[in-house]
Amino acid sequence: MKNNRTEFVILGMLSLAPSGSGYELHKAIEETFGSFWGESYGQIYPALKRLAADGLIVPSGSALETKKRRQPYSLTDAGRTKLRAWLAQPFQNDPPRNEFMLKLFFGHEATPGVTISHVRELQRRNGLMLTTLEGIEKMSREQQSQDPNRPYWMLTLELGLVMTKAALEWGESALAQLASLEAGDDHDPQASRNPPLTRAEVTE
Amino acid sequence: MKNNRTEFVILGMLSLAPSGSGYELHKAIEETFGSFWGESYGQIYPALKRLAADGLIVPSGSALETKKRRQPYSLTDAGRTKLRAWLAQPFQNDPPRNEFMLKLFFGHEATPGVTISHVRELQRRNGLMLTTLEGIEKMSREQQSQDPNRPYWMLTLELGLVMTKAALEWGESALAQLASLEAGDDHDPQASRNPPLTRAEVTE
DNA sequence: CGTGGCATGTAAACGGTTACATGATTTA
DNA sequence: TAAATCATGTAACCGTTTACATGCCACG
Repeated sequence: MKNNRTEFVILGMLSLAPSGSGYELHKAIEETFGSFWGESYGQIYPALKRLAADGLIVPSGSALETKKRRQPYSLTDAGRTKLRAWLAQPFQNDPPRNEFMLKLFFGHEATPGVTISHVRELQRRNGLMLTTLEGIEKMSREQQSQDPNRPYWMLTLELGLVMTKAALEWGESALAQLASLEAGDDHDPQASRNPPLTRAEVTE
Repeated sequence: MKNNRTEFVILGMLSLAPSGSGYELHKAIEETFGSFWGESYGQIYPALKRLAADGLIVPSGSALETKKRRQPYSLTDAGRTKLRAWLAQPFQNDPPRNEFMLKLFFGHEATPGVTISHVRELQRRNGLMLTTLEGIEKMSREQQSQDPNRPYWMLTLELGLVMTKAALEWGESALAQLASLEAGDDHDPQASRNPPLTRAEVTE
């Protein structure tokens, strides 16, 4: 295993539950992580095979689950050790890719209306996200569980919440600014002719 | 061209400047977009060839630039049209990948100290980010330019600022919570044995 | 009995990074 | 003239998504 994060996500998930099949893992990842991590079946199933081959997980069939044609796996001690070693490593910043911000940045090349509709769509998506996260938060609070993972789970949730709220607030203000842009508009994109990307040459 | 965003980023960059070479584009993307988009040479140079082959950009050599062995390209009308069409399309959510949040979520499997050091590192990186963004903001304010792209540029910058600030505030609170966690700690990760991922079976 | 969802899996294609090769220009 | 940096490019590799294939099971 080189640096395959899919495998670590699986190890992590199996550290929280006695066992899980590919299908269950996919669903659990989607439901609990959806907002900050995703895995496809094309990643999960091969990863399970590799992990089993390396002895980091073992197939663990209960009568009930084999009847449903699931192949559940459980974490081994070796797997848990591997997971902990990975957790202790510095986290890596994933390559930034935010297409919304890209289109926002190039907004002048379109009409203000285009940008406005992008921001509205962002608000819509973030609104849904907020509802989801608040729903989870409410449920967690009501449960009053003594789950030892809970503090970490809550911290993660809280980060998601503050980021979503910040984005939503920004969106409100952005829509206001864009409205006034659209109103007092002498829009002529073609007329824009700006300085070059680098200006080192002009001083030579 | 199918859905190659590298090509659209190049078109976008060239819509803001009279011309640019691969090297300049890479640098400009890094400097102006770094926080939300990145492109490697391995993407840029082939993309330039394709764009030129499709007539969306044209090689445009100034004496000065050819002397520096640069091959600058300029946007054609066809390229600008293509760019605008892309901008008008709904933006896509890129697959979420936040390794920090992943390690935070699985924090219980490590010691509180591990998570604390991750959060500290996050604070450090976001602190740098904030400094950078505030520097750009200050510069932009001082320039008082009438650049028609400015409002969009400022909106983008503002979004980056509010997100970074929100994350930094969360980090403060998280460090406090983690400190008390570490203090009153009966830490025994191995002891955690939680309910299964799905519980549908138990009700059967 | 047929349809829709559950479940596992694979092959191909894609987007992207990394490492490497090459050479020219600038600076010490 | 040596070292650093500018600049362009390519090949290999990796992680990931997508589309597809397959078959079981539950339910109407």
